[in-house]
Amino acid sequence: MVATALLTTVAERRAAILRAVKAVPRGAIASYGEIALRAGLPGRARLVGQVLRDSSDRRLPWHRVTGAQGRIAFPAGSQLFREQVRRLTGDGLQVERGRVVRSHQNPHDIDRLLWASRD
DNA sequence: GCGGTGACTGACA
DNA sequence: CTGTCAGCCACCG
Repeated sequence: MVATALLTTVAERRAAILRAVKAVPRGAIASYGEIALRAGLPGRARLVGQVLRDSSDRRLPWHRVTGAQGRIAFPAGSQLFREQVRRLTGDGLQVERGRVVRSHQNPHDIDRLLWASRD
């Protein structure tokens, strides 16, 4: 039996990651590391980035995935950077200096940074 | 097998 | 705030 108890194959890991990304609701964001954690792959943040880069799924809300501090991972001004900002804005989020900021009402939540759904 | 390269991250200086 | 570094893992030459 090739299968093992945990996520072993590339396909399984990828599926788990994509699943986690799709689970992020509109108006919320999650860091690469958070997604990895949700996918059952703690510490595999870079893997998340790779999967997203390789994925061509238009349905994927990849724009809701940011750096651990709410930072957009692309070079400021780049095509993808602007694309992500546009989408996040469309989700009702506020982006300043390449970083997602909370609504003016709860400025303190910035410390938490991640508003990914939990449960 | 080895070393470089990231859509990463937390710790430090 | 910026920059460096050590972990991290899949992929590529």
